[in-house]
Amino acid sequence: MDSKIFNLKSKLEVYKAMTGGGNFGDCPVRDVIQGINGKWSSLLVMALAERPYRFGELRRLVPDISQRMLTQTLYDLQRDGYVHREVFPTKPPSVEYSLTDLGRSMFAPLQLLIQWAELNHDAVREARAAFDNAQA
Amino acid sequence: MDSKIFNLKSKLEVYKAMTGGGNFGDCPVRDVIQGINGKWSSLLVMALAERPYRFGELRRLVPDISQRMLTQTLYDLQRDGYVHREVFPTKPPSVEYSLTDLGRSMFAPLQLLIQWAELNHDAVREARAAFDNAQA
DNA sequence: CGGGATCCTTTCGGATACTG
DNA sequence: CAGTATCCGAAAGGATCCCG
Repeated sequence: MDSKIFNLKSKLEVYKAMTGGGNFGDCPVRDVIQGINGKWSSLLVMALAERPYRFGELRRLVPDISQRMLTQTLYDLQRDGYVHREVFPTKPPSVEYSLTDLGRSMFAPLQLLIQWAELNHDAVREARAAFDNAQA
Repeated sequence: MDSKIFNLKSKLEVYKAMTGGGNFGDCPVRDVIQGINGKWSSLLVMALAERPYRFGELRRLVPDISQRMLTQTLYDLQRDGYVHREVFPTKPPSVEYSLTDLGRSMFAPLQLLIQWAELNHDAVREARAAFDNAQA
C-alpha cells in the first residue's frame, strides 16, 4: 500500500483538488472518479483484486450483471489502465482479465470506502426511514 | 477518524461485502455506495466538510452545478443522513447546510480515494491515450 | 466461449420560467 | 434567497438476437 495515500491534506486542500483549482469543467480528479463511478466498476475491480478471472467466470460470479454491461465495464476499465485483458488462442477462445499495477493501487482506498459503507449502512437506512416518515 | 476503518480485511472478505454475501440484488454496501455515486454528491460533501454553507454560497462555490441538481443532491444527501438542513426565518429566508456526524465520518475514506485519483490521474490519461491510439 | 449489434426503458442532468 | 415545476436531450443500463 502506497504510504503517500495516507498523508492527509487539509479539508480546503481536498476540496480544491475536486474543483481542479478553479477548472471546474475539466477537473482531473472528478474525471478519474467518474470513471470508477459506474454501477459495476468498483465491484469488478474488487473481484479481480482477488485473482484474475475469465469472462464467463465473472458472469457467474456476478449473476445480476448483464452481459452487455460486463463487456462494456471491462472495456472501460481496460481503457483507463486498471485492467489487463489477455486472449488465449484456445478453441473456443478464452479471455482472462486481471488488474494492472494501477488497478491494484486502487484497492486500498476503495476498500476503505467499502468498509465505511458496510459500517454505516444501518445508519443510512435508519436516516432514510426517519426522513421519509417525517415527510408523511 | 474511526480507527475501525483502517482494519483491513482480506480481498475475499471485501468482495463478499460488495455482493451482500449472495444477496446481489439487494446489497447494502452497493446501496450506500450508489447513494454517493452521483456526479455532485462527493463534491458537496467535501465542500461542506470545510464549513457549513448556505444555498447561494454553494451555488457560487460550484459554478458549474445547475440549481436543479444542487437542490436535488442536497435533498438526497439530507435523506441519507449525511447533511443537516436548517432554515432561518429571516426575510428573505436563509438556509444553511452542514454535515452530520455520519456525513463527517465519510470524509476520511472519501479523501483517500480523492487523493488516489489526484495521484494517478496522469497515469489514467496516459493509459487512455495509449489505448485509443492502439485502437486506431 | 466471448463477445458485437440492436432496440428499448429508465435515469441523470441541464435550461428555463415561475414563486413565497 | 431558496427554492418548484416543467420540458427536454443525453447517457446509463437491460433484454434479446446473432456470430466466429
